[in-house]
Amino acid sequence: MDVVSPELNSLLPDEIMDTEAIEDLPPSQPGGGAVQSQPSDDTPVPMETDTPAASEHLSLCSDATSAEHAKAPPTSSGATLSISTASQLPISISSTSSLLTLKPRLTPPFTISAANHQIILNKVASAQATEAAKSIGSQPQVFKQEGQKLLVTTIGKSGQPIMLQVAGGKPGVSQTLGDHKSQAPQFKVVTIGGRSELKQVVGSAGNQLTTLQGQQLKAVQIATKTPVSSAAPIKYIITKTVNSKGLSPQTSVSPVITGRVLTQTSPGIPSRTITLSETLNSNMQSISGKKIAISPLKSPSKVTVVSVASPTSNATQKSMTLPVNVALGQQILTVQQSTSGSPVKLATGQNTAQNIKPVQSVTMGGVGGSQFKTIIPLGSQPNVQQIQVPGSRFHYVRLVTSTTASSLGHPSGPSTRGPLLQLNPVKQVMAPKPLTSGAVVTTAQTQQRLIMPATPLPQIQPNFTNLPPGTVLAPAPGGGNVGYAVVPAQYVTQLQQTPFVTLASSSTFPAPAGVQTQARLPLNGLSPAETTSRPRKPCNCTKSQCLKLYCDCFANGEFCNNCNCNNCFNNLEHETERLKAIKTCLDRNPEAFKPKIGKGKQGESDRRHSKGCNCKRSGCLKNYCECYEAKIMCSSICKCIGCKNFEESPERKTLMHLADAAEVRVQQQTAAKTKLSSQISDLLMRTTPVISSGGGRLPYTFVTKEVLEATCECLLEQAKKAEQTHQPQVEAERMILEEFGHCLMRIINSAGKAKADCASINC
DNA sequence: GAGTTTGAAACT
DNA sequence: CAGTTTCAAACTC
Repeated sequence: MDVVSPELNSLLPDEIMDTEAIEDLPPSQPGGGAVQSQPSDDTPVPMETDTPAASEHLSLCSDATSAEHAKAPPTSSGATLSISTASQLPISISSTSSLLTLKPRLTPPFTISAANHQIILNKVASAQATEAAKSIGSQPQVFKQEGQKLLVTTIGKSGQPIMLQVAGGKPGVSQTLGDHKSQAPQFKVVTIGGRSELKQVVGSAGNQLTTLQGQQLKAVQIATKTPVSSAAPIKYIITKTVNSKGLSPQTSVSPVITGRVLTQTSPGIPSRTITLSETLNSNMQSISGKKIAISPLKSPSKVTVVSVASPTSNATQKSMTLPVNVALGQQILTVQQSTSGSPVKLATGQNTAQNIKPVQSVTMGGVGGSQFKTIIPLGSQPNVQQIQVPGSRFHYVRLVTSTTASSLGHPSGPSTRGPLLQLNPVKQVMAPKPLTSGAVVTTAQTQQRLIMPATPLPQIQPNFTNLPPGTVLAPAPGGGNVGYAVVPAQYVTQLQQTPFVTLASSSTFPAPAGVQTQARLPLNGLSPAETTSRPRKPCNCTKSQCLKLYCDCFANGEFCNNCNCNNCFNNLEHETERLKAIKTCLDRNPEAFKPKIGKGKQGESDRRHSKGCNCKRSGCLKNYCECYEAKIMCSSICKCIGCKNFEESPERKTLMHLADAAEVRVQQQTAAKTKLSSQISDLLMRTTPVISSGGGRLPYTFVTKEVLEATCECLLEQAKKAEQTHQPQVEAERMILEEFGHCLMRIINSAGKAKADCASINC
């Protein structure tokens, strides 16, 4: 079973699934005191469906003798890395955006296999790793995570690192993370969104193991293009980095694994492996003697940790220990799924897990470092999983009522949606938490699953980006109560202002200062900044119930808010009708909710109407025309009659000139009035003492040089206005005199007010 | 603010 | 696909 099916990656919007970053990985840099993997060749980076040609093994041991391990027989063309350490600390893998760092704190044998951009944590399958562990005087510690896959996903913009910390059980207890032949535990770190910044490859050049001794920190970056040959049951699949800022390998916190979206390694596919020796961390709360800590330290990004069971593995209770040192602004969703319905337990690092509302959020993205707090309550629909995608104004939510793990273990059943990324019934939601805080993990012991469709959704749209807000799919046949709900980000903000949200937010997790900045897709060709800076007009629908595309709110994928509509159904209270309407619209036009203004063909304007207008009487020079309204010219696909909205159109030029002139006039008048007001106020402030002392100045006393200048500017502006509008001289004079009168009135009123204020003060 | 015009959306 | 109707925004007075 794939940890994350290829369909899942393909399904995710481009904004959050940047697969190019893999290929952007430069060749590794040899030397440098850090472990380096074999520089990748020009071979395209294999994706999930690709098959590497060779394998690369990296072993991280805790002893200098691990150099022998480093000399372990590498695969035909694989590079083997070894990082050893003598400390008995949890396995910590850290990385900046450009550096995958394996902190040498691992004593038990531990294998990380990285294949196809995957770092696979394996039990030490090789004797070298065991020997290396013995050489440091510690018993081999092996994780045993059969039947589980850990998926760590951070979705966001570039530069946000993933902090992954793997802690073993009690010291002296061997744990097996997996086996090359058992398709058991798989850990996948997926960073969605942004570009991978894995550029520097630190590892042993020439397919050699490198032992790092005496170093507090080891840096390893897997060459993504190096062929390998090993199927790794346990995989740390590292995807592109979300954010590289603020993360230093020298930090005392857990190291980080950063990478990019990696593809599932098929059985038999060569893979690079890293063998780690690790010591179990007794400080970690464990279940079944297995602990996994994932710590996105100092990363503004949000990390989703998903443990997905392998269908072929035995079902065992697993535990995940999440570190409490989650940086502010981070959000972690940890979901673990076991096979065959075996329960999964999650434990917080301080045994203070709290049950929270059955809400779960997956945050994708971190635009500009801004963080989203997307824990939202959906009172009417408690089983809501929220995903906020950067660049999209929608929150994709799928509602899942958990039945049995076995049913979820067969996502390819009758459902037409195909494989799903499924989360186990036990959810763990972590809100942003300061590093110094205590327990931060809140566990919702509800039978809920976050399911992300791994395949296109033929019922609605083949792509998330096409999903309209509020989309809910009918439950898959035999799949239980499964559905989708896509909630506009705007509405999430509204929800976050509700008492319910306050309750959820006031739990263990302090809400970030800035709750949320909505990321939106370009709306009608406008940049998000443009769309956000300009408040949406309230609709006035009366007959459409705001459930047809006549309604701009509905068409833009937003709930009506502060509108003037009547009988509005475009809200959560009428979610059923709304979803039905959405489906109807999509049935009629699959791209109904896509922006109408998009990029045109090459050579044409950057922005053009996707369908073109059909104007007949407006000449495409009024806002009736969608092209003109969007401030773009009509294109060849328009079917308008008598179009005057083209580049050389004199009417258009005149119109644009007039519009510009009017805008300039407005700006000038506004500036002049503002200046006059400020000057008057300033004068009043300066003359107040005189008034207070003198006991009464006449208003003309306030006509100072500054006031005169400002008044003259206003009069000149009025004269210009009269001239531009071709007013006759008499009318122009009248306008100027009127303006002069206004100025005088302002002066007099201000003076009188100042005098009155002064008198009141004196009293 | 009421009425008219306009063109997209919806419908047939 | 074309013609018609419905609808809400844009526009005019």
